[in-house]
Amino acid sequence: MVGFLINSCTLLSKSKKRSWVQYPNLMDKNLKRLATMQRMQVTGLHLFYSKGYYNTSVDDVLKELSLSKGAFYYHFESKEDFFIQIIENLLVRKVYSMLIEPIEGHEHTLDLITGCFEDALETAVHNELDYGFILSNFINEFNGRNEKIMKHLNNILQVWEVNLVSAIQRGKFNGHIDRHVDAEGVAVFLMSAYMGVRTLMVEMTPSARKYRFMSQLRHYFKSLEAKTTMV
Amino acid sequence: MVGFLINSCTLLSKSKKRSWVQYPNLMDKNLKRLATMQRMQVTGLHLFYSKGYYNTSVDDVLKELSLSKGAFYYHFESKEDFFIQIIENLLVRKVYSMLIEPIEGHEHTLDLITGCFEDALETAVHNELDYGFILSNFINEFNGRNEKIMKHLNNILQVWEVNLVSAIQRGKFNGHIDRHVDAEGVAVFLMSAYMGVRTLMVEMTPSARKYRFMSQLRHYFKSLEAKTTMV
DNA sequence: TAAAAAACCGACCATTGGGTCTTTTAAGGA
DNA sequence: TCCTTAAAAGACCCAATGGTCGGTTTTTTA
Repeated sequence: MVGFLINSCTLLSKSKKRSWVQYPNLMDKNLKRLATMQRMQVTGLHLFYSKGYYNTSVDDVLKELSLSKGAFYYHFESKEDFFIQIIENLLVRKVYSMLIEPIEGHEHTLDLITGCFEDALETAVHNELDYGFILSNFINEFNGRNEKIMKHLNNILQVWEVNLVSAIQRGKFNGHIDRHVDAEGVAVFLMSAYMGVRTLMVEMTPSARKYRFMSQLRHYFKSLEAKTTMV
Repeated sequence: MVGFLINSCTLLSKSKKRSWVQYPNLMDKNLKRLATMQRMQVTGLHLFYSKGYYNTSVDDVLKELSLSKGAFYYHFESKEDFFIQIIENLLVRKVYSMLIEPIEGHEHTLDLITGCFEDALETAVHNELDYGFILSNFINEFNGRNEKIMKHLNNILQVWEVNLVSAIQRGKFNGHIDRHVDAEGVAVFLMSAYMGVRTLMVEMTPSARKYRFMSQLRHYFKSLEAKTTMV
């Protein structure tokens, strides 16, 4: 939370081309402004995720925060603009910290990915109200309906894909993964499997499905390991 | 088309507890009634799939058919009822004929599934306007928003799962699949992968992704085959 | 062929939702 | 203290939507 604000402030001061550091009160003002926007975005993301974008009205968000239309349209141009900012400010980071950053290490790649999926799915299992993989939910909702938003969502997908591919290539380089393995193919397969299982898990017995899924994933990973295993 | 009508007639005559065969005109009546309902449902499914349920109004469906509100609410109780009938009459059959029936044979199970996925994905690739796996789209849209509809959708999922499991067990029995393989696990993994790749394919380069996915699927399947392969 | 039933029409209603606009409040700065 | 301006309030607008209802047309039945 604090991290977000600091980060955003930095961005803003850059775009305004003068540093607020010189003006003591400007900081407070920006902080207040950003805090309000942040609150709206956090609530917005939560509601959009749980009820869907088209099924959530701006008033729904406002009601939750006891704010008015005026406040909303003072800070955001439109509902669409609001959502795009949510994507850029919150969704990107969420996906990054959950699925990308954890596999950036230099240890055994397949173990990293396994651990990453394990954690991500465990979070979903324990989340009382789980509505599936947030990114794929939105992709489903906007596909063919809003080109602009789809672009933003696909950017996230691409970043994920690129990182998976390079992680796998790293594994091949390190000798943990068989050098004949098609990194792009594995990445697509992994993304598919993850997105799919998250949808499957929204239903009953998510933890059983998680267990079965993970065990098959490990099985699949074994078949990707370098044959001449040392260590 | 004809198949649907005949089938529906059978169901109706059962529920009304008297056979229309004795009353020559009753058949025509039911046929007309059912034909109209069928037209509405087919159009409805198409629109709901492409624009989403909540984002498609009843009027949208009616406009397409030049029918009126009166006609609609004469045949269906509500929009929700309409959709449930669409699920039961069209969606169930669609999933069945695409994903279940093709793997019911007695040949090499993994080949059957491979071919089935291959065909299903190929259809998606060639479909100019593809919006993803229809079943998982609806699951995403209704999850946490409409318990009643979710039940119907999950029924379909379950049928799919059961059939996959028994197909795999058949494969184990026939000696094509390693007897240590966890059939339930494989089923969950396959369903996940399929649902996920369909979402991934809604974006650019669906055919490349299909190719990569299928090749990894084959790779995975190889690791499930019985070690003592004869033939 | 006339009555009855089925199928359908379309005006109407209440509510909602995105967005606008004018007005009020509150917090610096001089 | 006065003035400016950011922030927020909330009444209002208008199109869309699910659903109702009284009436009209078409088909079936007797």
